[in-house]
Amino acid sequence: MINKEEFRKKIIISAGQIFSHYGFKKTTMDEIAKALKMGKSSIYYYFESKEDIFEAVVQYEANILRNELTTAIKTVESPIDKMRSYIFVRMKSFEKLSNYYNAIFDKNLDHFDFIETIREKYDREELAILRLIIYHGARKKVFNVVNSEYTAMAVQTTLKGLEVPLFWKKKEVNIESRLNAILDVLFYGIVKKR
Amino acid sequence: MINKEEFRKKIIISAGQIFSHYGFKKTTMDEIAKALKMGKSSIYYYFESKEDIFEAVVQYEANILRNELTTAIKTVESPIDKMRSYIFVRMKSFEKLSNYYNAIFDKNLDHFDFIETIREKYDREELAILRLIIYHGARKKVFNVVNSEYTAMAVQTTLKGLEVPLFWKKKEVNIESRLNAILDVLFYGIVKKR
DNA sequence: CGAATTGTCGACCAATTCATTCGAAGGTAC
DNA sequence: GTACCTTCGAATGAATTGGTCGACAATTCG
Repeated sequence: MINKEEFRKKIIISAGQIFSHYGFKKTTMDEIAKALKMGKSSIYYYFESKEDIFEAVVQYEANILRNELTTAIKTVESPIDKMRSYIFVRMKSFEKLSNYYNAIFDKNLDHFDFIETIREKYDREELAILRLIIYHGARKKVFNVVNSEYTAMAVQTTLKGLEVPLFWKKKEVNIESRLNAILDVLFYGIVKKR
Repeated sequence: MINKEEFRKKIIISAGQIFSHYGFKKTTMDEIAKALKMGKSSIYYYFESKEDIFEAVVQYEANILRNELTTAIKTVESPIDKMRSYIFVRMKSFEKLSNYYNAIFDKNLDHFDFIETIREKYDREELAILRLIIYHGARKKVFNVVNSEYTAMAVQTTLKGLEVPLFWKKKEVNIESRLNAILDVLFYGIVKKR
């Protein structure tokens, strides 16, 4: 391979697919290696450990999510659409990521504090985005809020609260329709009556 | 529990969901037990072994598939629709079952000869159904076949051949559209020109 | 050329995991 | 009380698996 970084990326993408399906614990180094048509030991030339790969994967996916989110709110106009679009993309992405959580919520929380770091940073960014959307919505008299900062925090709290019931038992109804219903409720409470 | 058989069924359904997601090997007895809110050892009161559960699950799913298939061809009229409907349901169901295969194609073929038994029986049934659909299609001058027996075998062979490429790397395009394209090709070769 | 560097791999190891066993015990019917 | 059904925690022995190490090709460099 010409470029080492490039191959690391290959590993990240490949491992990411396996992680997202089986979770951290159930994914074996052998599988990751096999998927890349390599010997297991060769992986250790590029990464220090399984956790190391996992961290890189989460980091990588977090970046992708960030991009998807910013484009999601850019491609629509109205505040309602922005909000709906943002939440939709966010929740859909979390569906994919839920298997990571699956592995994390298990026992091994000790070693995965890097997740917390990412999460905190991401939370701050999310709050800023929400605040902006809500602020513009209020300006345009579409949202009925007094303090966009507090409302943004409220919405974020709701979103985080939604993650658990939405993904912990994703059987019966599909996420999309449930999410839509929830969004309607949210907007009924937040959109200016007329 | 009042009825032991009833609880066995509960286990089968619950375990089936886990098997279909993680495959045989990656599914642990603990998970199956936890999903049923039981101690791991309690499962052994109802089943002899993990393989035993797996066998029951496959048997159970095979029955469901059989029912879905027969209703699929009953609910439409024209031979083309019957054929399309049959193949669709068949392939969609195999998508769910592909994770079982995933586990089976690994190494442990030795112990799973009961799969072969089911498969053989199922193959015979399938051939009969296909033969019937094709025969009626030929009668109605919709299909252009001389010997429905041989054509049925040809279609079945095609279907079996399709299983591998269709599920071994199910990334990019979704199954449905690919399957539709393949079906169109199949019908172009089989439907009477006019 | 020869030597240093890069990349790959098989064999091995220690720790863990997991299927399975077993005996105890809670519950219920009689 | 006893006999049965059901559940479970603890123990175990075998298998799995993350990670290491030295050997080895292949490539680069002088």
